[in-house]
Amino acid sequence: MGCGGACDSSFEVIALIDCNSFYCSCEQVFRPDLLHRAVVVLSNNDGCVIARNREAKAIGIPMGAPYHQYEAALKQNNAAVFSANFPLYANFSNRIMNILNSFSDQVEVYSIDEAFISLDGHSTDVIAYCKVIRETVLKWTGIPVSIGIAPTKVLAKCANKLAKQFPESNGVFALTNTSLIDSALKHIDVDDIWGIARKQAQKLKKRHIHTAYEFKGWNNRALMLSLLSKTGVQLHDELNGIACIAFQLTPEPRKSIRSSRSFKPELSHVDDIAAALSLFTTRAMEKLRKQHSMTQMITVFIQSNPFKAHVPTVRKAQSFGLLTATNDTIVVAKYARQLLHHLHEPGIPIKKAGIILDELTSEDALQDSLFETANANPLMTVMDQINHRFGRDTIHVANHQRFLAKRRAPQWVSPQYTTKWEELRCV
DNA sequence: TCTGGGGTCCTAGGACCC
DNA sequence: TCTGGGGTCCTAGGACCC
Repeated sequence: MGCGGACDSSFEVIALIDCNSFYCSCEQVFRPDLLHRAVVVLSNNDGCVIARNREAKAIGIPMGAPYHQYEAALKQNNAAVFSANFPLYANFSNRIMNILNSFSDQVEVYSIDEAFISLDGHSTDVIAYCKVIRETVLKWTGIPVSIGIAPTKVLAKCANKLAKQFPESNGVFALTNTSLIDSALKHIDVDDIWGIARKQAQKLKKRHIHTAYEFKGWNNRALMLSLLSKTGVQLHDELNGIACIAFQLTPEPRKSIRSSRSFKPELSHVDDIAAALSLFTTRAMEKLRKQHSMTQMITVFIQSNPFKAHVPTVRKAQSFGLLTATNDTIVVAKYARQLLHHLHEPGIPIKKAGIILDELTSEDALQDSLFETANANPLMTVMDQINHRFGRDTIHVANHQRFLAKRRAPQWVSPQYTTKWEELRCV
């Protein structure tokens, strides 16, 4: 548990390690020629910019920007453009998390490029310790990270932002005493607080609260609760040094699992959408079995292109509850296909479709229904084992090729330098 | 002019995160 | 011509119960 902001000496110490422009940095590791050049990474279908390095941000490329709108600017500035290579990023992420595990016995992997670690027991000189962490990660993986140190997670997020903002910090910034916290929070806008985005920031600004410091000092808790709900009050406490957001050392299984994708070009024929949906179902069920869960609620959705003017946007979804939980791709694929046929109307081009699995339960907490015996299909286990050993989709349940063949392949994927023998770097 | 009171559970949608 | 994907939590309000 944390303590009030006054007791500096007994602060719990949390560090947030955040990889700088993570996807871009991964691409640059194997391309030293790109050092000091603008780099961006694009989403599925090479549609949006989902990562930019410092140089790309300087050109003025916003997060989530449609690529086609910035293509010219990127070319003009000699930027390197990559299609997303998630196996590569996941592999780097695992390496970095492993390194962090050697520096702290309490590591919470928060996202692919972020982790909270506890520095309790390293209290002699946390800044020096974090500098060693930073240098080690950089030396062993080539990925630069920024580290924020503070008594709570929300403050650690703030410290991390400051570490990125001030080059003189050399990537490590500590907010470990009250007066420093106060002066630092004056440099942080309310919408840069973790958990406060556009809508909430608007509400605060209407009440003349513009900086994290002003929010920290706001003492109308009742209004805070009605305005920002209970999470807002938690954030306020965290800014005041009272830890409310617990460490999550072992990841909880997901409560819902989804797989979806946008199509380029759009798909009109129901068989084409069905082929795509069978791939999504396969992926979602792989994730489901990986976390040893079963699902009892299947939702399929389809959407037309919302950006097309003069054409009404179609967004439809339909769910089906199973009598018994299952982890069987074949079973779920069958229901998904039926749901799709209910939803589909001929003549409407579909831009995006997907499947959502809900009502997830643990494999070993199975509840048989009165009429059916729940069981995990042993065929699925065998299929997962074969695919793990010989590569994804070595065997699969339906013809994905129809979808993969129609889809325009991403244009600028880098090799899977670290996860495929055929694509290893030659020296 | 009048139409009880109070509780729980579920769901859709909003807001946020990376 | 071209605009990502996958999560979580919270709340208001409806449905339902006695």
